[in-house]
Amino acid sequence: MVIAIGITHSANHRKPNMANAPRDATRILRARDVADLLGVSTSMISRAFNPQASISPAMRKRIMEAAEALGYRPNVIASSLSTRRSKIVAVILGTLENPFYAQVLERLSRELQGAGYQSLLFNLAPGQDVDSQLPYLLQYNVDAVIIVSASISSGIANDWTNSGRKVILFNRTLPNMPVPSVCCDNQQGARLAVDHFVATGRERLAFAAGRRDTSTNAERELGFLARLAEVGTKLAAKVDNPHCSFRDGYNAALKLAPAQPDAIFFANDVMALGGVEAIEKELKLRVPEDIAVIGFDDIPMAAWPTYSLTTIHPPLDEMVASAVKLLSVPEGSTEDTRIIHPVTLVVRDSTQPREITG
Amino acid sequence: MVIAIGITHSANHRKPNMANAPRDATRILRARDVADLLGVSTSMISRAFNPQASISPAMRKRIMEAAEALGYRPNVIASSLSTRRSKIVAVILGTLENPFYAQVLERLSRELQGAGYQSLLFNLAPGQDVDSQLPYLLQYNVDAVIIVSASISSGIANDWTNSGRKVILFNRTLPNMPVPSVCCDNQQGARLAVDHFVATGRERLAFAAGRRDTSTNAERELGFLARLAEVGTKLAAKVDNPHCSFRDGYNAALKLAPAQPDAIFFANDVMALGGVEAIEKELKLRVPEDIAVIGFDDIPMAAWPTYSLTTIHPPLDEMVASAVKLLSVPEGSTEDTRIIHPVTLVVRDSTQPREITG
DNA sequence: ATGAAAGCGCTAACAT
DNA sequence: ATGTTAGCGCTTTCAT
Repeated sequence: MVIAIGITHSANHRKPNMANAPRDATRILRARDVADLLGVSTSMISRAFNPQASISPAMRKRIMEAAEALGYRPNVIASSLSTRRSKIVAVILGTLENPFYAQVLERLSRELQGAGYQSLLFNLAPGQDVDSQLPYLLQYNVDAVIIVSASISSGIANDWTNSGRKVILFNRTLPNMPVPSVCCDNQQGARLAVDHFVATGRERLAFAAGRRDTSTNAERELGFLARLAEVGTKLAAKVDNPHCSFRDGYNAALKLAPAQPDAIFFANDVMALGGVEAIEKELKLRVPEDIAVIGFDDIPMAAWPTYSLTTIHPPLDEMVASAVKLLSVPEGSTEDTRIIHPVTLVVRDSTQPREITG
Repeated sequence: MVIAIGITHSANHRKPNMANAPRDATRILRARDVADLLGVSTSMISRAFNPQASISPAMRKRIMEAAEALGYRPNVIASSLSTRRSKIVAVILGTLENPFYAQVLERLSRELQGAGYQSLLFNLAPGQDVDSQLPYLLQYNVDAVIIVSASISSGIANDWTNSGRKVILFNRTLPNMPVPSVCCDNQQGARLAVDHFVATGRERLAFAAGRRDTSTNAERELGFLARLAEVGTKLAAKVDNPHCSFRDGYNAALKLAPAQPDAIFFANDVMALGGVEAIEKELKLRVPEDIAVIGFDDIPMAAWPTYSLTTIHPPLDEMVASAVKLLSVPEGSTEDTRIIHPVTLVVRDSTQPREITG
């Protein structure tokens, strides 16, 4: 229930700018309304809501109770004009088509809300780059920018940090710059995939890569190849893909087929699902009997019985928590703000060992 | 590239509040910076950016060019304090787990950006209701609230409208109140489903309903039953479901099985996919040979070959466009702001006619 | 058409 | 601990 009562301006209140006056008697309360009611100054109202401020507990209690009763809450917009902190975090992301990103956004915005922030969404149209959104962000006094699964140029990263705003990369790193970032251990995930393939009797391992220009994909590829070398196995085949989409995965499987792999590691789950589709429907082969498949992300659908996809599980909740925690790291801090979370292998049917199924 | 140069305050500028002074020489430009540079007043800068304002074309051109060159853009936050219009729209939604909602959010935020708005996300935790978010919204001076696939009490709707803010329901209606809303024609969709089942030789039609308390589901059910009656067919069975999830669909199919339906209409695609899963994996029946299936929403996965789900397609782009258009309907307008978009049937393999497959 | 000045609601330095 | 006051950056009368 909103309480928004009409209050006549007290005598000592300056004549309001009529153009700005609400056209309606029903108004949202201001600090002045509460202050007048209690016979205190507006500063006290402000202090009551600011944990650091020096104010007697009794007064704070009195104010908070009155505020609660009237339904008063400080106007974040006005407050942000003086403090330059808006309690708004810009979240930049591309498409939500990949359920993984949808999950990220959902949990991120929820966690941010828990920490007292709201998320202002900046959706990149296909082909649009993050840098282009910057001028718009600046207009909104956002406290920080969280960039999900997209990259920025280091020049921009610099400009941003200089402008006093925090930039956090989620699921990406900027290799040569100390830009705060939260990732899962992509290399480790790829290594787990190799080891699991080998342990379950696979010999001809292929890799369906994602977008070449993303750090995520580069790391997954690096880990996969490195581990292959360590265990003394050769890469059977590899294909690149422009979009990391279901269709890309589908096509990737078809392109890998001539190399006759008995196991394919896809750079993400959505591609893996497309790959399974192609393997079963178009190549007329069986998963896992003929080709074992591992994905990456552990999206909800990977667990659906139809797919039962073995995949690499990034600890999303912890990653999101890290990202939010990074928001409150003080500016000059020397601690490393490039956080990497370990991943785990989730074994499902798409990698049933040879011995059992064959 | 951000241009944020250090500008020394001109002599006539009052001593700034030191607490608010940037701790860095590199600053974001204010209207004053541009004004001083051009030797005009800040009012003129403001007017240059306001299409309605009276300003000579020459002056506007001069200012806009300078602004462009310097990278100045008006601060939305400061501006919203005077105008009470923030160019921010609150988007309230529950979980993004259902890909349909992810699609809605993506297109909605994109369309809003196109219209000069940004979306401030309010994510409802499970069990949390929209009304509870209101006090938070008020803090942000949002211009409007778009509520996606969730409902509000009519009391709150009233309070909101009275507070001078626009409320728009997306994919829901409030039956007894003229709250602006954008929906697809749920009844028509359900009718199309019945007709298609009948036309393809099905006789025992069942319905897997969604959440009882949503207008969307109520309308789909109403349409389904009404059309069944019109064509003289009886409902074979019906089950309710609490969450509209994949698992709900799975369970629904199992519960409907004893009634031996040869066709099931699911209240949405995600449930339908779960249903297909249960039918094939657990009941060991075939889709569409034994049971035909129709969903609702036309999520991307419905088109994947594994499922190839016949479904009802809501014209999402047009719905989103309608929602954004509603933002600019003037307050006192008498035009009906409850918009309903027609849907279409997308025929895929899950409803292959009996004659062909049987 | 333009400038001066007041004010949006809140915060913080300063004074008591 | 509390009140007073001067801003935050922009918009909008009001006067010219």
